[in-house]
Amino acid sequence: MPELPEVETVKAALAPIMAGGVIEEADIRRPDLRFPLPTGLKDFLTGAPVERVSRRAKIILIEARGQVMMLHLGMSGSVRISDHKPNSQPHDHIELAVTLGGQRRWVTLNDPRRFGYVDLVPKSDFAAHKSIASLGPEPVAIAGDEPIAPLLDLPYLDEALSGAKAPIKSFLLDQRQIAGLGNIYVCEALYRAGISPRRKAMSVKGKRAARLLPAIREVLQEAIAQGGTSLRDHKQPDGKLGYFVQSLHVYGREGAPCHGCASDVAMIRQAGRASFYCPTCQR
DNA sequence: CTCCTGACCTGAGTGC
DNA sequence: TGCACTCAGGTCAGGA
Repeated sequence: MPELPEVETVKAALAPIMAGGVIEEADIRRPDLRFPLPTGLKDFLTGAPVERVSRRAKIILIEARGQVMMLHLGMSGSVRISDHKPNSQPHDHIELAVTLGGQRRWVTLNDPRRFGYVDLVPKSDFAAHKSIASLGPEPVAIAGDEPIAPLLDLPYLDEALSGAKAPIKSFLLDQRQIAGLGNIYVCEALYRAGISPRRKAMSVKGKRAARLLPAIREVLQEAIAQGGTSLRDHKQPDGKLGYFVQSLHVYGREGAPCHGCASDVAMIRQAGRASFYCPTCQR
C-alpha cells in the first residue's frame, strides 16, 4: 500500500500525538509480521516516553529510551488513531495506548498481508541497520523536519542514472538509488517527465534527467498535500481517504484516454510490476 | 556486481 | 452462489 506520501501522512498524524507523550500500554497480538517481532518489544514500549516520530524512506521511526523502533507498513499496513479504545478488527496486530497532555489515545497497526515489519535498534546502530544503510537520498524535504538523509539533487541523479543498465522504471523503484518511491509514483513521475518506463536508465540524461527531478518532487509533494493515494482500503490514520487518486494520470488507467493527448494509456509488465504509461507522450 | 523471478500473505475482483 | 483464478501500494533470497 504505502509509498512515501502515504507513510509521510501516517508519520504526520502520529508525531503530534506521540512525541512528548508516553506509551502506557502495548498490546502485541502476534509474534511476527514479515519477520519475528523484536524480543522485548512489549517491555520497550510499555511506559516509554516518546522523544520523536520521524520517517526515512517508507519507514516510520519512533525514538525512545535510546532506541529507534522502525515500522515498515509493507503492502497492506495501515495505522488508525482513536480517541477511545477501539473494537479489535481483523489483522490488528499491535495496539498502543498513548497519553499526551492528559489525553489518552489509541494507535493501532493493522496489516492483513503482514508484509510489514517492526524492528528495534539502538540509536548508535541505526545508520548501520541493513534496511537503512543502503537507502538512497530522500526525494523531498518535509517542512519543519530535520534532515535525516541527503536530499536528492541533479548531480547525484545524473551520476546514478549513468551507471544503470536497467529500465528507468526499475531504477526508480530501487530504494538504493532513491528512497521512497513505489509503483504508483514512479509511473506518475515518468508520465510528468515525458519519459517512457521502458527507456534504459543510463539513457535518461540532459533535459530528460532535468525534467525527471522536478517531476518526482512535485508528484510526491502534491500527494503528501492530499493525504496520499487511496486505492482499495488505504485510509489516513484519522479514517479519511487520501485524495491524490483523483490526480493520477496513468496509474490504473489502462485503456483510458491520456490526459495529455487522448491516446490510450498502455500497461506493460516490468520486473513483475505493472507499468502504466502513454506511448505517445512518454518517450 | 547487476538484473530478474518467485516467494512471502490475505482479500478483492472477475469470469465461468 | 460458489469456485478458480488473477492481481495488489514492497521487499528479499536466489539464480542467471
